[in-house]
Amino acid sequence: MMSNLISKITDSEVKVMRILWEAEDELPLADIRKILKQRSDWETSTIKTLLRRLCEKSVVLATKKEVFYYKPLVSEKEYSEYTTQNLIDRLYSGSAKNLVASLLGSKKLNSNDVEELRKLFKVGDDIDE
Amino acid sequence: MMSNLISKITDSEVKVMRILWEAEDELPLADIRKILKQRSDWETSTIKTLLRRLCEKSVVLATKKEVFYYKPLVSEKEYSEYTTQNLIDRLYSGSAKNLVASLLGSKKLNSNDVEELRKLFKVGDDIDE
DNA sequence: AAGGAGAAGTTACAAGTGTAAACTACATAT
DNA sequence: ATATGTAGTTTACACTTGTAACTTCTCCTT
Repeated sequence: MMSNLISKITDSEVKVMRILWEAEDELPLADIRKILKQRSDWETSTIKTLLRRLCEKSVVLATKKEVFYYKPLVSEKEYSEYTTQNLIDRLYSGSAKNLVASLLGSKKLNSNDVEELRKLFKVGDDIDE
Repeated sequence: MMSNLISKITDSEVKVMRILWEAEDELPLADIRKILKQRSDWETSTIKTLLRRLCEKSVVLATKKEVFYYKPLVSEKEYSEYTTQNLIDRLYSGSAKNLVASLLGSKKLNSNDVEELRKLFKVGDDIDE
């Protein structure tokens, strides 16, 4: 669910989403601006344009109080999982296993990783069986 | 190496790259056109535009013979690995282990996958140590 | 010779994206 | 009452991407 919307979040827009994801609660423009000023050199108008587009795409909700408050309608987890599945479909024939095998092949997982994951695998197995 | 170039290959362009990746040798437009006609409803001019852009980005080389022959300068493996690393950097704090852990969490790896990967892990370990 | 087909090169054009200014309205400080 | 700052709204503008037509040249066919 939400899939079609998620896919349309652009790179610049993701930077704004990160702020919203990090916050426990909805944020007013002023706060977003303050945080973003440290991570980018965007003008305020740019930030407002991005928020507007995110609202148009229905991935952020703006609620009017004394001032508008912005809240994500798509969680970081949903976004990450959707994007990852998308990569798996496009580059690994839809198989997560293929992806992991490739990570092993290209040494992006080292012995320590493997050891830790092995434990996780065990837990996964327990639940599955 | 090539990183900056790879990142700029667009979705439509990738479809053309796939043809070139599948071929063992460089291909003339006619062949590319023939294969692509079965997978898309692109006009010939569209295919030519995409090939031109790929050449401009230096990810494809066109060699003049009786007619131009096209050859990829970036392999599918390079492309997949670059794109995957990019995802890992953007969504998993640069840690492939995080990505795999997330796949486990979202049940995108099942018991069978785990079993097969466990064997691969073993091989990886043997090489590493 | 005339006409058609495909190759190469040039131009087009709408939608999306990154980035931002301009304008309007209101509140707060002087 | 006036100037300044900030929120909200509208408009801009270049670049990229998806998709394709138009033009020119050459070769092959009738």
